[in-house]
Amino acid sequence: MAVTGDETESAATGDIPAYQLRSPNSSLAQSIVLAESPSNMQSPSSQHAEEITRKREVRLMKNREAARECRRKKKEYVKCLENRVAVLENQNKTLIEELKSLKDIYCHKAE
DNA sequence: AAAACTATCCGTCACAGTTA
DNA sequence: TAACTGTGACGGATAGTTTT
Repeated sequence: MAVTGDETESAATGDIPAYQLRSPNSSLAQSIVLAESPSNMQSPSSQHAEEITRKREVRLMKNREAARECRRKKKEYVKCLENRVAVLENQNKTLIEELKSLKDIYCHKAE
């Protein structure tokens, strides 16, 4: 398993952008509730936290879409390769047949 | 019928590569 | 060089299939 470095450790060292950090309660519903609460009567620090949460949600949403698109493209690519394999197999079969009949013709001439 | 196995899909994370 | 994007890897959920 190559992936899965310790997130908490990296976070402590500041390697990860703030919006990628896991919030204590990272469920989507909770985040949306947070994002929708009025911001004008909040302390600067909670506004900042809210901004981080919002950025994280945006990032997750974009990445979700990106992953879908990436998988769609990959499937298409595999389908193309499979089609190409089928075409080449047919060509190969045809060429083998052609070679066989040319050999036949050549053998009969040689007699 | 239920448990065990397999295949497929999805969301997320981490990271390399790209862009402004 | 910070922000963004594309993608491999992982783990959970669900559905379908096989085994007991």
